Amino acid sequence: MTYKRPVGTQDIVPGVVEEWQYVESIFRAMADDYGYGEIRTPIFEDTDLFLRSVGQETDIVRKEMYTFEDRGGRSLTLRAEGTAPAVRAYLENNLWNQDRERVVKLYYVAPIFRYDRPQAGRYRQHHQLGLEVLGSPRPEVDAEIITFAWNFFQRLGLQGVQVLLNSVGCPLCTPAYVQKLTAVMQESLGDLCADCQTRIQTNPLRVLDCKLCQDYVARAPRLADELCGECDDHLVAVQATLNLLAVPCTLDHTIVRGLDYYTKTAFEFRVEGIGAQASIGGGGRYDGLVEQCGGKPTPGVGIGIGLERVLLARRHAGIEFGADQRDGTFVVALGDGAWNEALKLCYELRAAGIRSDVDYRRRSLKAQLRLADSERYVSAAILGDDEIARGVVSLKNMVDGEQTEVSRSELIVRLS
RNA sequence: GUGGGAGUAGCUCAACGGCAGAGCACCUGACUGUGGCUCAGGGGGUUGGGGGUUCGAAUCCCCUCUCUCACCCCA
Repeated sequence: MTYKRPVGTQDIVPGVVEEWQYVESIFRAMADDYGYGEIRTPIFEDTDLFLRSVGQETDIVRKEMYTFEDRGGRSLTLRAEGTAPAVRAYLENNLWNQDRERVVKLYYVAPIFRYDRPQAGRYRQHHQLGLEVLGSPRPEVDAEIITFAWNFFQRLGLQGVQVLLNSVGCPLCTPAYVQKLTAVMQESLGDLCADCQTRIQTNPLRVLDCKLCQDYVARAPRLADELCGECDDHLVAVQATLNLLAVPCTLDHTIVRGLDYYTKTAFEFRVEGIGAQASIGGGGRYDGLVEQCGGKPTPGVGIGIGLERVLLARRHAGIEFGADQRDGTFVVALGDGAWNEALKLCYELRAAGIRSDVDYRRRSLKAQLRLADSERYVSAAILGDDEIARGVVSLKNMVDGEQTEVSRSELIVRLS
C-alpha cells in the first residue's frame, strides 16, 4: 500500500455509500417539500470571504482553514463553512432580484474542510446538509429551520435529540451585556482557564460555553435576561412557534456558537452516545452578514447538519440499513459457445432497465451462481447450448431456487 | 497544537525473544448443467516504515507514519 488517504478523510465505498445516499435523499426531498432550492457553490473561495464573515478570532479562522495560494498568487480556502459561500452566491447571482424583502430559501449538501485533529465524529473533510433563508427577519423562519431539522432527525429514526436554544442578541444589546460579563469575569480573572483569560478580551461570549469555567459563568448575568426588547420578543416568538409546531426545545444560556456573525437566535441539536462531539447540527440567525459581505442590509437564518454525525447517531441507535434487498438478473453462460449470447442478453436486460451482469472470468456454472448470489441478484438467467437452440432461458429464482423456462421474447416483460 | 490507547492475511484477532497462526471471507473440488448447508484442498504476509540491542526480534529500545479516543473546538 503505497498511498493512503489524507488524515481525517474517508473513502465512502459501495456497501456504506447507500446509507449516505438514503440520508441525503430524505434531506433533499424534505428541502423540496419546504420550498428550498439547491445551491452548489465552489469547493474553494477567496480566503477573505471566510476571514471577514466567520471572524478573525474564531478557531476556524485561527487554526482550522485549509488555505493555499494558486498559481496566480490568490489566497484561496477550501470551504470551511457553508453559510458564507451561500451568502456570497446569493449576492453575486442577484438571487434577491432587486426585492430586498424577497425570501430566498436555499439548501446545500457539501463537503466542509477544517484542519482539526480527528476523533469520533470529527473529520478534516466532513459533509454538511445545510439550509439558509435570506431576506426575512421573522421568528417563524428561525422556527421553520429548527422544525425542519427536528422533523428530519425524526424521519431518520433518531431518538432523544435535544434542541437547545438561545439568543446572542444584536448590536444594540450584546455590547452592553459583554461589558457586564467582562466586568464580572475580570473579578476572578486569575481563576479562569488560560483560554478564557485571552477569550475575555478577544471574544468574550465564548467564555460562556467553556466547560472549565462554568462555575464562574454561573455568577455572571445571563445573556437571555439582558436582551433588548426586539431581541427578547424575537426569542419568545421563536419559542412560541416551536411550541405551536410541537418541537420540544430547551433554553440553554451557554449556546453561543463559534462563528462571529450570529445575531439573535442561536441553536444546537445534540444526541448522546456518539462520542464527545455530540452536536449533530447547529446554526442561527445572521442579520448582519449579508451587509458585511457587501450587500444591502438583509436578514438571514441558517443551519448546518453534520452528515457523518447523523450516520453515527443512526448506528448508535441500532438502526439497520439495507438488509438484503435483491434485484436484477444475472446472466449465466454454460459452455464455450454461450458466452457471446449471454453477453448480448445481459445488455438487453440493462437496456430495459434491469440490473444485470455476467461473470467476465468465464468460470464454472457453480462459480457463476455463487457470484449471482453474493452480488444479490434476485434471479439468474441460464443460457446453455440447449436453451440457445430453443430460444429460451432457464430462469432461476435465487431466493427459493425454483427454475422455469421462459422464452427469450417474453423474458424482459416477465422481469419488468 | 497537547495527552492516552493501538498497528500481524481482505476482516476480527492469536503468537509476547526461538519455524507467523486461527476463525471468517476468497478460490478450486466432492456435484464434468445448478448458488446457500456440509466436507476436503488451495492461494494469500516486506508483522505500518526506518534504525538499534541480540546468535536470533512480530515480540525489547529509539525515531517516524497512520489509526483511534480525549482536550481544544466544531457538524
